[in-house]
Amino acid sequence: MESYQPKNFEKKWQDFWEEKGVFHAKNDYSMPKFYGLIEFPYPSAQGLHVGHPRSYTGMDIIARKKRLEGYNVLYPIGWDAFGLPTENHAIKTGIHPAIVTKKNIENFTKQCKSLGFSFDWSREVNTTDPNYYKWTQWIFLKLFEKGLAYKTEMPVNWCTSCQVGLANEEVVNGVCERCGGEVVRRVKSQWMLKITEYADKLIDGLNEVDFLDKIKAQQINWIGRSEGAEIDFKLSGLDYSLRVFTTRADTLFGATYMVISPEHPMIEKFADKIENVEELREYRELAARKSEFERTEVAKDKTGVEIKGIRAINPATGKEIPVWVSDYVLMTYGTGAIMAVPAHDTRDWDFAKKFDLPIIEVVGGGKDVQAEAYTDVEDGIMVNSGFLTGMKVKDAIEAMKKWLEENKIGKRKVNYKLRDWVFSRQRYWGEPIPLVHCEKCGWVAIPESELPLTLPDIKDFKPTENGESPLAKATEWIHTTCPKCGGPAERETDTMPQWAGSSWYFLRYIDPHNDKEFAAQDALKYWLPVDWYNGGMEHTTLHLLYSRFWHRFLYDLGLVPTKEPYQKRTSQGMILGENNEKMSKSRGNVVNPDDIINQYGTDTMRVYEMFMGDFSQAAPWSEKGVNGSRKFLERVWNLQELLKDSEEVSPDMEKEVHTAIGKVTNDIDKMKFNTAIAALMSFTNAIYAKGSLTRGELKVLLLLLNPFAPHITEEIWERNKLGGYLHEQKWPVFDASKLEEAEIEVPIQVNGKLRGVVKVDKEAGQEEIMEITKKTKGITEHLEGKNIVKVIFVKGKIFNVVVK
RNA sequence: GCAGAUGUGGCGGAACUGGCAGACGCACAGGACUUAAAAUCCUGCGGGUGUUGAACCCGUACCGGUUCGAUUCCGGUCAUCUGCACCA
Repeated sequence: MESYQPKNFEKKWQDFWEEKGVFHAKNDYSMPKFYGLIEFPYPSAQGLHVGHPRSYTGMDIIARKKRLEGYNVLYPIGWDAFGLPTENHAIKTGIHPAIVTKKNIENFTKQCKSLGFSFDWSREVNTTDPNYYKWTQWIFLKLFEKGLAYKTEMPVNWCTSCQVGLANEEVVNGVCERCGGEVVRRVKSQWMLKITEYADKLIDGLNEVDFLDKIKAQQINWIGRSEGAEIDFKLSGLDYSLRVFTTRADTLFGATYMVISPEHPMIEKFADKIENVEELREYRELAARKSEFERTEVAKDKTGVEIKGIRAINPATGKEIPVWVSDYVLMTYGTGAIMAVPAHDTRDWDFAKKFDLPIIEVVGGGKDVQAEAYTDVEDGIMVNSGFLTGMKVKDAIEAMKKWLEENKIGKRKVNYKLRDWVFSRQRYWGEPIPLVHCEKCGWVAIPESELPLTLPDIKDFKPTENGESPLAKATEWIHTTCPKCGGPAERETDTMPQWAGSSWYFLRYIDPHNDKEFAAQDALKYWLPVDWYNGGMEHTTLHLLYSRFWHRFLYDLGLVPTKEPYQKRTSQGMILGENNEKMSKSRGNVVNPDDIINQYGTDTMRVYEMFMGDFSQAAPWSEKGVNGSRKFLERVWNLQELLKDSEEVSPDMEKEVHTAIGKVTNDIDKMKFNTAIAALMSFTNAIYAKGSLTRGELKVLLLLLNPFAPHITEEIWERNKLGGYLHEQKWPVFDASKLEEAEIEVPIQVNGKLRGVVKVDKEAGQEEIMEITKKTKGITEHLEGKNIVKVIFVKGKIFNVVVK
């Protein structure tokens, strides 16, 4: 028999599956369905790295198993193809992003096909295809129509040397990633989406779905709902109040000063009243150079400037308190102003110590607040707090909120960490925003009949000098007429962020060629929700939240049948380099999947990535380990030499067969791929130990191994004429009764220490086992001369004798 | 600083819901086969004491607790990784 040569048949099977359309989802809505989803990749110039196949193989295994179990499976693939790297490449080389994108997609397609994934290629989508982004624009117009899209001034990162706006990712240590130039924050008018309006719905929706707990926690923490109060502080002698948000209204009597953000509009409003306004402006300039992260890093030394000439009044004490400006207060969270209670907040305490501000204790019983902040106050009793004095903290919070409302000084307020979604980019390679601006009518949606609004073909992809999108140079494209009044109007030149196309792609897979709707209702009803979505942990906040938001919005419009898009969400761990560090070009530890496939074959690549460790945990690459997986497949291949001419499973192999079926079936459902493969290895070892196998036994092994190593299993199936094609078979059925044995081994402990193992009838009771135990050498010695106090017997688990 | 995760042999990792710690694989060592090597097959492989195929002790980051029994549960400490928005 010839040796295992994957090159001779892997391509053959890939072509066969594709020609026959074996993995196409069927339009038979009477079948049970399974919709498995992986995050569609950004087709980069580097091609796939070994991390992609980890996720795709994992879901591929589940999809292949589900098909064998009789499900109608939708396992689609597409391209999230808008994005920065392609655009930056275009700026550098002048090559149109569409050309580069097409080339990259061709490469990714070739790579994915060579990995033998059972994708339904007939449903491929591409976010940069006008037939796709027509519907991205259409959904945006719905959001606009419902008042969920609005324009506001937002800061953007601006590289002073490249003269372009930068993504956060492109700002490294406060300088431009590419040129090292200084980055400042500039204010620009931007389109926003009101995701905050959906904050509560996005939290509540998590109750209906089966996400890993850590993923739910991340979503909830990101939304960051907190219940507190807004309180107005009057400015002394002025008809103006500074509004703050606080979760600790009970500490109001201890508020000895206020801090506002350097960008707070109050500064310019009262510029003529503020004695040191120039100093404040300088401070604001300085703050604009820092990233938000730098500004809010707790470890750093606090900076700040007192506002001279304006003081606020603490509404509880009636006393005048100073107002400071500091960059650790952000304009983007709460109201951009805080009341500072240094006795009970670490940051306020640090600030007060540095600038010598008074610290007044309002919750007693803790530490000396002059020495450090007392923050762990849950059980504290109020002191120095007027009408709250003597109350428990919990009651004081309620009492204060009531008092604030009665005196019209403040009100209860729910606040979210979540901010609205900045939805415009001053970029070319994104979906054009389908709005026009008319002098008379303001912002007006273009009619649906004009969708898709396609990107104009331009030659120069650089932004304009003042930071406008490159589209601002496409003058013919910009000038149009107002759909409302027919007068002259200009198109929006900003484009959408990459997040847009990926916020609904799973809906398009359901009905990808529909040119009347984004997807037909009956198809949506059948396929939704996505049954299982696997992807990287890095997308479990933003992408997951954004797409859940869009989906929920479409649900509210009656356009999708489920509140939540994904029933189940899991995450795979990262693949690290051989040196246990993150794979990156600069570290020189990148492994190219093409090389592995060339050298070892696709099945080896797949089996190794699933065997290398726990699927959800990070694991380092090991070339030696790859070779181990290859050796396993060779052993499977060579089993053909032991094949006997019997269709049955021989009686002495039934236990091994059903152990494997049970373990593999179970483990795949839990993504415990590494232990499933271990079970298959043990099964193979058992066959070798026996020295022969029947066709019936081989069939089970091949079926169980097929999801992991689809090519070798199809090939062996065909060579040995086991009947039709493997992919047409049924998943083997587990029979627990085959595992039962007449005699079982019971571990015997004395005082919790293992002293031996005895073989007994499986129905043996406590007394019977005790008898045997007393006679067993190695155990009985530990019982001699001692009193048996108690015996713990858990059937099938343990027999523990407690002696004194 | 906060949040989340992780910590088990030389290495990757296993252990159901508190019940035989180290499955499966890698590496390594010895043996078989070979003129030789590779490949393959067989055996061994946490540490220690030891009468060396007996027996015992220690051992799942560290300290302590609960329990007949803890890798698993509880309290505390340390280390590493990832993310971040000082969230008032």
